[in-house]
Amino acid sequence: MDARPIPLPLARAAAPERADAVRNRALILSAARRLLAERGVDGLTMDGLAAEAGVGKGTVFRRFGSRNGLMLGLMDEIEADFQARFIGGPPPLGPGADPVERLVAFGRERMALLGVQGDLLRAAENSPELRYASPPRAASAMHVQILLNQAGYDSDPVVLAFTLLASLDATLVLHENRAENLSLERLADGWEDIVRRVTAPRAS
Amino acid sequence: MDARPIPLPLARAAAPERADAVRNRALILSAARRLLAERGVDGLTMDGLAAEAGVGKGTVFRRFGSRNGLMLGLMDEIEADFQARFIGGPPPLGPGADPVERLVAFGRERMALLGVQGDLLRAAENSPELRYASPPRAASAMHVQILLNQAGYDSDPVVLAFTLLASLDATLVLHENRAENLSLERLADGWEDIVRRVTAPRAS
DNA sequence: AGTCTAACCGGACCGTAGTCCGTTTATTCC
DNA sequence: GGAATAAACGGACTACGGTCCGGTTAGACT
Repeated sequence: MDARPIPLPLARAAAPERADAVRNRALILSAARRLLAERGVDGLTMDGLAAEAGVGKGTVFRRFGSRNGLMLGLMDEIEADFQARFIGGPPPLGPGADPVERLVAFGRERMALLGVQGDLLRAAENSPELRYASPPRAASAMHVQILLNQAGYDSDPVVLAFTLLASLDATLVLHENRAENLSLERLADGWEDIVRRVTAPRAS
Repeated sequence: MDARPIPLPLARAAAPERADAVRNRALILSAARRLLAERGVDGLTMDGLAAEAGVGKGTVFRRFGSRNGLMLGLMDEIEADFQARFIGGPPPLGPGADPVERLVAFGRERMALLGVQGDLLRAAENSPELRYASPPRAASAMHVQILLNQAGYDSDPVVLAFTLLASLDATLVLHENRAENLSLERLADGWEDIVRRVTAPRAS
């Protein structure tokens, strides 16, 4: 099988950007963080952002493509940190622990992250198109698939990984938590239960 | 108190509507179906719809609340049919079969439905708010919870039902199917595998 | 039938996401 | 340093979802 290392997203590398482009990206991101802090996710408009950053609206769209793209840009740091933790951090999230324990930890940590950064993560997930196509998501999917394999799950890790990740969607978790009044602890316990059952040796 | 009925789909109950309101609702729905057929989901704009139906834009919004509400209205018939089948139709989807078999059939049938009506169902799911609040979804969640209970699942049926339903989201399934090239059969097999594992008697 | 009232209607209006294209500027090559 | 060029810039413009409110009409009551 393909044991190649995970195709690290984060790929900021390649494309040589002009100095002004780099500067404006930074200006826009910091302006966005400022606006988010003081006006909330819904209070962030692309016009307002352009004004706050002191650039033209076209520049904002050139750099980030869309409002969702911007949100993904804002999440980049958060996701990169999370990714670093499950790829190379300390166990049980990082390598060294039993794969099932790592899966359990993965879900628990994700829930905890959603508890803190949920609104932003949800805002970044809203576009149906970009939702499943983002590099952090691909990395998570790959990670979960690998752990499932290591745990001896022998049916269809690709499909199961999608299902498991779907239960960690920011939109879903926030709905369960806020509208259905399910605590994050309960959701995390549910995750653990599912993971253990699914990876348990077959009875038959 | 404003007791005005927010036009929730399926709410066919109480509220006596004026004859003109009823007529316009029908006009709008049929115009919407016409436009969907000839221009696709994205080609359906609220202005265009109002024009096609021969009513004012305000009327469209008064009747359906939002673009998503309209989509839910369009789906109403489809969902009601599906619901009737899993509540009272022939087994294995309907009552009479083993609960696990019914769960398996539920997922398979849903996948099949998505294969046919996927675009419309996805359009109706797009609003983060309405997404999980719609009556058809609540009915599905309840149904799955009950079946899980009957199958002897003793941990947390509420949470597990959310997870399982999440894997049947139109947006997710269409992505898996189209962007990831996973056939609906494979997804359905994955569903079956997960359901069987999760409801299997505990090993320990 | 006539009157009254609440509900309904319609389209002008608003805010926002996203596009377009003429202008400006960083970078490269002499 | 200066010219050439490709990229970046910016703000006017468009399209769409959603709101608002003055005018209209269905239905009830007499």
